[in-house]
Amino acid sequence: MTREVRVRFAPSPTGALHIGGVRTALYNYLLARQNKGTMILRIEDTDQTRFVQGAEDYILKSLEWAGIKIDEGVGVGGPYAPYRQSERKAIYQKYAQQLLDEGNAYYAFDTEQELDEMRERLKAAGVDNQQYNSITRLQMRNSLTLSKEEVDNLITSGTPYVIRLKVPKKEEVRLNDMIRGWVMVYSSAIDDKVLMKSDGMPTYHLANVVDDYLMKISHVIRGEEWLPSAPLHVLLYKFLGWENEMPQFAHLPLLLKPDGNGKLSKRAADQLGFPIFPLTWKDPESGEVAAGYKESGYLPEALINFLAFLGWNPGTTQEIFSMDELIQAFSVDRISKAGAKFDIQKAQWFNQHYLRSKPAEELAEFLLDSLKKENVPCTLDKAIKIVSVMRDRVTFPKDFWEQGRFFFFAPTTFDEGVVGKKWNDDAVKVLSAYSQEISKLNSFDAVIAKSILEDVTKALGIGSGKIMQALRVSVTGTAGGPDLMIIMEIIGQDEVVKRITYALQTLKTVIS
RNA sequence: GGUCCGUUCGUCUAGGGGUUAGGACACCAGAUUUUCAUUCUGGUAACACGGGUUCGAUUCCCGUACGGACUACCA
Repeated sequence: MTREVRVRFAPSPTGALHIGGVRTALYNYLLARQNKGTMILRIEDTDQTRFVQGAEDYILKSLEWAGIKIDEGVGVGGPYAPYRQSERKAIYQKYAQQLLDEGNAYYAFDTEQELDEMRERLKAAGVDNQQYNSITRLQMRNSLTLSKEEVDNLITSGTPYVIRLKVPKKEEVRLNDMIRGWVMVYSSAIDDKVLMKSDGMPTYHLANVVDDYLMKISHVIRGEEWLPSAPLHVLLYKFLGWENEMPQFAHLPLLLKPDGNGKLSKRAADQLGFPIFPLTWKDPESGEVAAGYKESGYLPEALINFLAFLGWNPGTTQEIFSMDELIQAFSVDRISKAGAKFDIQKAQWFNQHYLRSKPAEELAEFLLDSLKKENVPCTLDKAIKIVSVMRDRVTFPKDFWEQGRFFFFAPTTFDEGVVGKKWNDDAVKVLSAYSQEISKLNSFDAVIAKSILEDVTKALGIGSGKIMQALRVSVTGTAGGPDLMIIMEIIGQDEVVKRITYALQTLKTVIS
């Protein structure tokens, strides 16, 4: 039986979407598109205490920026609406009731304090696992130990209660993960998880299983952190009678910190100076602002390509993939098992690649954007010229401006290394003569600039190579950059003369 | 502690019973470039360990070590 591919990305609106979440969404999306299936966005907001204003909108915007399109779900609607779990309360209650009726779940009235005491007691007795399970539940206050009357009384009197899953004592629970193969766990290792909280909301486990079933999800692709609870979910499918409709599971390897070990965290990213969120995020509580990939100058296609390769590869030597190519090439079998350390240098390499391959007109817009912020006027024509000569030396859009300031402003300081080494009598002689010659010209461009320089150096008997660096530093203030003659052409005749003259005056004192 | 998952260059990874263990990023060197960058060429660098199975294991099996995830009325 081949069933229609329906996958979901199901984040919680508890803050900004983590970069690992973007990769999870991406893999889901790739599988959906490849199989002409459906990509669903479901918001798992069953924990009302952790709800963060604006988080849902942030998730939507992030996915949109990344080029991950949602076919169905929050923001677009669909046949299985609502797609926000907080709006599906009654549905979960119905299935919880079914589990209760069939003896697979029970009411529990234990207070937090009683739970703590139980764990303390077990710990003191040397029990390894202090969990609420087939053994300990017999000592707790629940519908298994209390009489029917007591239970009814407690409920009607408004005593808070939860509904717990009645996990069988000893049973093998198996699951065939698409990435890891068969995983087997004894039910004795699973505790009687809370299914419905005392506020009437379901926990992740119940809501997830119910929704995946009702929304006809075919593949559950999610992070490895869910692997330990997957057997519990299998148990739920079984108890609910949905074993045959159970989706296929694929638990993705985790994204790890670049240095040391452990899950990639915001803290680690902050320390190493790279973003962890797709877009800039301002925490509504603390007001703290965290940088995003977009605002840091990463192109979405570069981020996507980079992320796709963190835990997956096509098995060929091709590394550059557009979204469409990824859709073609993707396969769950080629997802690796081990966690992947996050290497921002590789991300930068992708960014550089994608940036460079854009047409000059598009790159010019980046420059113009920066200039607008600085209130520096510039024509589109000039911007195109500048980005054309700069394109091979930039990694981020902002580099055009940051490394190309001299196209707009005369240098106020001069690279000390160059001045120390190359600013000498010969250089001064050539530059004085050269600026004079240029000032006499009627027309000026790179070719003319070059031939005049050749004439001047020849006349003075000084090799042009010896003074090039001095000329460069006088015009740009820097030691490196694109072809100097073209820079001078863009800057223009008058400005070049002015800059050389200024450098000559300012740096006079260097030669003693 | 318990349960589960994992382990090939510094990093992402390919590979698979006999290979010069391949590629990419990073790094280093050379060439090109008036400079920096680009580009090109080359280089350093890996099968965690111990036992099996086998003529032969990095590859299969079992242990060990190490790492990670989970262990809430969070997801």
